[in-house]
Amino acid sequence: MATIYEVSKRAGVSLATVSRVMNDSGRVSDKTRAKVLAAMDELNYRPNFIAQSLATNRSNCVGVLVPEVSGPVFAAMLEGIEAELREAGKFTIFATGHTDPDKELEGIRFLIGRRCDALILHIESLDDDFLLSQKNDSTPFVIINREVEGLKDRCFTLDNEHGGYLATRYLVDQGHRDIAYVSGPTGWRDAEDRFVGHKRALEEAGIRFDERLCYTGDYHEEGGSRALDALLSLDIPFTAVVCANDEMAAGAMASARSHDLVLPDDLSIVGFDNVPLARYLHPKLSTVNYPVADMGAMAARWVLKNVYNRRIDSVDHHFKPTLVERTSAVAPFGRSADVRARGDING
Amino acid sequence: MATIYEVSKRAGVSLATVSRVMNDSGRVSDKTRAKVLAAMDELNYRPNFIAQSLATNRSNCVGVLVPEVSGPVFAAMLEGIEAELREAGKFTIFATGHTDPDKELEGIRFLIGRRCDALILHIESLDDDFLLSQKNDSTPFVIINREVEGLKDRCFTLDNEHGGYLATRYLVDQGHRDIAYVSGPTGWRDAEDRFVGHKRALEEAGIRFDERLCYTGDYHEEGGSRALDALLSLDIPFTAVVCANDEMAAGAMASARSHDLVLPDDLSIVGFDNVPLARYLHPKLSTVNYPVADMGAMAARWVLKNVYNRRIDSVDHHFKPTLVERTSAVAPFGRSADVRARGDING
DNA sequence: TAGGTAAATGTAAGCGGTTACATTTGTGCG
DNA sequence: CGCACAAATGTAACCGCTTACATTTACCTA
Repeated sequence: MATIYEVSKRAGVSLATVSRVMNDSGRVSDKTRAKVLAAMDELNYRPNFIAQSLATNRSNCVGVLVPEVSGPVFAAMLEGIEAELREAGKFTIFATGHTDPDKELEGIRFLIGRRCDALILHIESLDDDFLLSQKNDSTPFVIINREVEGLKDRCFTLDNEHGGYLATRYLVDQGHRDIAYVSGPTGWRDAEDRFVGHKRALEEAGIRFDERLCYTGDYHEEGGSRALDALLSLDIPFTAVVCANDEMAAGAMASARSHDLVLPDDLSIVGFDNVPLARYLHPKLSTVNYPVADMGAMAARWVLKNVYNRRIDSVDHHFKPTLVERTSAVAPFGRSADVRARGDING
Repeated sequence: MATIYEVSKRAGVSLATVSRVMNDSGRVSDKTRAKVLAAMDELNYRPNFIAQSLATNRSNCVGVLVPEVSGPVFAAMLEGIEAELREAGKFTIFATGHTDPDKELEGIRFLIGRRCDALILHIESLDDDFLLSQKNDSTPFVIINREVEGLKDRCFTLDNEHGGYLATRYLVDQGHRDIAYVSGPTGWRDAEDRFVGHKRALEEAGIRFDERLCYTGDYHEEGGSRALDALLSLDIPFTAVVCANDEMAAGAMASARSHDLVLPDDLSIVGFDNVPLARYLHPKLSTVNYPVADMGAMAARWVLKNVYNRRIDSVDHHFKPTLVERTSAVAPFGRSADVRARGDING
């Protein structure tokens, strides 16, 4: 592959001049520019990114750490990030953390070792203190879905509490009073926030919160199945259940059916995340939308603006979930729904 | 960040010696090695990948082109590739082709421009001639899911014909005779191969192929819905349908239900791909497994072996799909299934 | 026409490594 | 003890590009 040196020889100019026309920096006369461009074309010249990176101390790579790529939400996030960065000529490298502090740490080191210019992190196990300790390190980073005190301008978060509220409020509006809840794992920030929102909606509706109707799941299908098995064995009646993510909702559906419940008439179910799968379930899952691709894209824009000094007008840090109404939740026992249900719950 | 120069100064040796201990190349006395290691440790030295790449003309990156990352099959493939490469200390960069020849070409150029040492391509729009024309270009590449004459040792393929055969054969074995087929888009190799397999299973069972019971879908949910709507409006009876991928099967299920069919009793459905979604459908979708993560990993191993000269024992190029039996297909009208169905259809 | 200034272009020193080759050091043996 | 040879280490060129600074060229004015 041709180098800048060959181009310069062919065009009869110096290396510096070739570099100038490549980067549109400095002044070059139209005549020389044309000569250089012609030479590049004839040689089918492509600049060597590696050499550029070394010379400028910029790798033009941004590293993304996700728990996994094959899950629906992270794949969407990655895609959102890649699209935004690619358009700006930047590269995306990813690593997976598998929700394990050691692997997350290793992933971060891996990306830094790769000389990424910036990092976009969706961390689940490492704690805030770790992030704060990295604040002044050389590689700038942003955080998706966690708000860290002292790092706020680098955090991109979903209002999980509001999402949890929306889900339960939606059921309340339809007339449900006995609402079970399947939460995410204890200690996970988003899981806890969603749960808090659930309780707020209950309280607002004057419904006493019943600890027994809550089950701590694992964010996976099996957790949802086990949850419903456990809840159903309690002999405490409930007409609806909100699951802290869609996968658990899918598991809950399967389990409910194996208990001969007819969905959605015998049991209303609401999920959270709005992953593609939600549309395919039967009945189609009503859920709370998590605009993860947008959040990824926004994090990428922050990097473009703050690390690569691109002109980017605005960067939003806070995202609001919205309710996606499908067919998995209906009024209990055919009772007609509260009129509020027909209003715009997201408003 | 410390450089090799600082390490050499601190250890009181030359640059070359430091490089030698880093790469375990050449001979270094135990005493100096210890000194150098200590210096590296004290300075928390990490070699600069960029500089190494420039010096060795090796980027240690492999580029992956996929149609999209957020779809279930490609996410799994990416994950399989990344895991294998990461373990070998190599980096994965990806680009998306969106099933558009221009974008695929641009993606490939992008990856080559990035100085990837090798490319793993899942191409959908670019043709064989293009690939052949690249054969002798500097960047080696492998191809997933397409067999190109003259490039066979670089191709990793699923036996789609056999998969299509398995799906239909499974239904035939259960006693179905009137089997509809929803294919993938015309002109797509895998779609056509799957279709051929379907016809072979029919022929083998002595069932006359009826063109009218075939619908050309788009590999998306809507295609499956539209397909079933169309097929049902024909007034030609059929007791089962095989869909050329799981998403269309999901769409078909939804549509069947809206026509008041009871699944699986009124209509058996078989999909293809075995994406995670298949397990969540109701009834759970019987489908054909596409071991896409394995194929990705295998392609990565080829690269490790042939490009990075790692010792890798064996590389498989041909993958066999297998039938995954769940609950979406049963004997028609309660008729008992052919005994063959209980044997090992995959054998 | 000389002199001054701005524009255009060139020179060369990095960036942080690798590696061929040269040089120094150490060891065994006559 | 001196020599030969291998082992250990050092020197410096190079990978392909950027960029500060130096130099040349072009043009304008007095």
